[in-house]
Amino acid sequence: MATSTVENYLKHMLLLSEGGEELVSMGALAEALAVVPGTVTTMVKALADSGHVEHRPRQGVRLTPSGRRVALNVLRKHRLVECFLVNVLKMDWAAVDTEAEQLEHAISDEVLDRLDALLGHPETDPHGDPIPSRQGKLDSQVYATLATCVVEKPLRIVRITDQSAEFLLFVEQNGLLPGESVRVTERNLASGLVTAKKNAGRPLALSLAAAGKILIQPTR
Amino acid sequence: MATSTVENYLKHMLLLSEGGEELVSMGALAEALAVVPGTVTTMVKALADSGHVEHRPRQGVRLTPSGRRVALNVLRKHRLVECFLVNVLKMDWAAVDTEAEQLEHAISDEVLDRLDALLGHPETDPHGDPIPSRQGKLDSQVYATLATCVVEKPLRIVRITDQSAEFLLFVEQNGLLPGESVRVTERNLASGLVTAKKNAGRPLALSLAAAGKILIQPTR
DNA sequence: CTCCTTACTTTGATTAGTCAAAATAAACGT
DNA sequence: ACGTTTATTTTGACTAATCAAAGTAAGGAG
Repeated sequence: MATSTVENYLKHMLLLSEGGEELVSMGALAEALAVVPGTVTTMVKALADSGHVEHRPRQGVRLTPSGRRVALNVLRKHRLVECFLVNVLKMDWAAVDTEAEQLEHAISDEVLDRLDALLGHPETDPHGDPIPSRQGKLDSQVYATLATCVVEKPLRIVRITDQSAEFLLFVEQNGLLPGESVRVTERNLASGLVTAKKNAGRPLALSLAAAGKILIQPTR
Repeated sequence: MATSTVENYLKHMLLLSEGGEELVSMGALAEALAVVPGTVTTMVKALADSGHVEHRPRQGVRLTPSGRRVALNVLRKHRLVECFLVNVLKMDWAAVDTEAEQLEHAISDEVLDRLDALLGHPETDPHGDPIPSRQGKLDSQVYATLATCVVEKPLRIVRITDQSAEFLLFVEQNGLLPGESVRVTERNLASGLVTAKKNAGRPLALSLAAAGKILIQPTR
């Protein structure tokens, strides 16, 4: 059995390569895991020995099929637990990421399956993040964001890619939850400001950086 | 925050002293935790330094109020999680102890409270073990067992004190679950055999050791 | 009272995961 | 091509938790 440290390394590698097959840099991994780079080098070499990753010294690291399998299972646990916490226990969606961080390493595959059934096999978690299937399929569709979409076209919010409590709180308080309809009324590259408007609401200004974390789909 | 190893040491000390205030022996603790005695001595000294236990060298160890508080909280998590797994996820009651062993260290007090509410504030887990209250009250009533009760009087089973999957499976297959009514028809100290009978059932023979793990209450 | 058994403690070593800081390699600008 | 910056790797040390095995204390049995 992989320790929860190992599970975390693999999970973050998966998140940092988001579907693509590119190498993940040691620095990015260190940042994500909140450890110093030297620690990552050491761990990655151990992970390479156990066959979970392929290490290209001084270039980066990539999951092997076996590492990817473990990572997807952890991610599935994380996101299904988030669903459970929000939908069943009615917890605040801004708090559940931290909780799921712990629980993802403690729940068995048996419990996972039953949780999945209880929740009705959801496809995304409360933030819109896709849940890997039991067979390890992960929806890797690339969405536009409020920072990149066409102006004045009707949109539906599908996903929030920043799990920090502050950002999620901001999103919630301005009604930008997944499923909501909006349109971008203005985008000014020079000032770095995006203005969005809900159907019958007042305009809301947000930075390009913030807008880029809100994934959308054109409403057809 | 206490590590999950520390939580386990404290939890097992609580279980081994079962309500009473007696010293727990190093050997018993080592046995319960599946580590060698030397390891226990080392850990107990560390636990004493952090104020969770009082260590009497060569005699034993006892929880301080602070250690007891932590232990009760862990036990509450363990037993509420068992309730959840059996009542909500419909898991096999013989399997949930192992699962809860992991989860008890991963769930936050916030999740604990919501789980408690979801389950309707149960007083015992599926094996009949009492659940400590949020304030740290633990029902320490002493019950008779099938090995000690009076013969031919009607009884109700209240609790099974052996959480091993084999024993629980045996109990389940013979309908000796908490809540069921039985009576002891015969007890033979010489052969070490107890014969029990459910209302409308055939007599069932079990050893004194097994009978002693089934706690009962006279039906008034 | 002495010996023996048994439980407990000590000592030295090991593993997983980490950090600080020094060493190295690659990339980059001039 | 040269020196500088930046990312990565190495080295040595540390903490938590563990074991094996040697040492020690306490409580009987005779």
